Amino acid sequence: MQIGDLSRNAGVNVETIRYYERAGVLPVPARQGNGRRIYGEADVRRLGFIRHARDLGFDLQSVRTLLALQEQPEASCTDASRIAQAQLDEVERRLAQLQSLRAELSRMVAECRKGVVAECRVIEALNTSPF
Amino acid sequence: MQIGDLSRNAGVNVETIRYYERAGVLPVPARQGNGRRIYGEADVRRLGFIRHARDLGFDLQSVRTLLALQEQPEASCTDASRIAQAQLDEVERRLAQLQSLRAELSRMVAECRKGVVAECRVIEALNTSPF
DNA sequence: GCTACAACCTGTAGTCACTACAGGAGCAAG
DNA sequence: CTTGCTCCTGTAGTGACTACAGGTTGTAGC
Repeated sequence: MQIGDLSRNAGVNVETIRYYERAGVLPVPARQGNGRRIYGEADVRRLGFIRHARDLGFDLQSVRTLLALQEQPEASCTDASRIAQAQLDEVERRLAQLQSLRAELSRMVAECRKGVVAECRVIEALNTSPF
Repeated sequence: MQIGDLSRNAGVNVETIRYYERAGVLPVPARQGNGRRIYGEADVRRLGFIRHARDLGFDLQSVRTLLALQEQPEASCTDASRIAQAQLDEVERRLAQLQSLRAELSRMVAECRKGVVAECRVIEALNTSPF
């Protein structure tokens, strides 16, 4: 499998695959005689793992740790659990923040009478300290 | 007022103030004889406006537009309203996404029995396609 | 006047996770 | 043999900052 096939199979951009190699989350692959990268099924699975973790908001450092853990099936999964819990905490923090943003934004939009800027609640709200 | 005072009054990093000047969201200030920037109360208010908008998730391009609008009190505020509505849509999109992330993460964490990696639901969940 | 030391200046580079491009090589089909 | 696709490396760009290096200026204490 060359990089284009891996890209299609895993649904990940070719440039991103090369980036992941540089970033050390994908192993350096073997090369064909012409210098082209060769991949196997394991790489498709690994990319799936990476994309799923990234979609859940884990950064590449966490992905590296999770991948390393995955390769030690007999190790304790305390680390994996801790990383996931930290991510969950972060997601809940962002959720709370976004909910208050939504409240403020929808108030701003609802109160705008589409008149002139001088009376616009959107602009006025931005001029008001959030504290 | 020099840049350090503005920084303290507005609660914005000195480096960020200079960055905002380069980015064109803060006007180029007058200088003292020694080359230091001079600011006034209007700059404190403008920085407050910028920070509030940034905290609501508006990008600097939107902030530039909102600031330009703010300075034309007799213009129609349709643009301001449209920008705020777009931002509200974006916030709701991100909220929905984060809520499904939270669901998946909390399932992962809840099902982890803190045993070995081979049986870890966190790792297993990441190995499972989200589709 | 001398010596610290803080605050300021400019300009550049680093961050994160990609994305995009330039400029070139290799390969297959028509 | 030409067209067009895929691949290669290396570099630069994105957004919104943040962090430095290396220099000047201002102020306070002695």
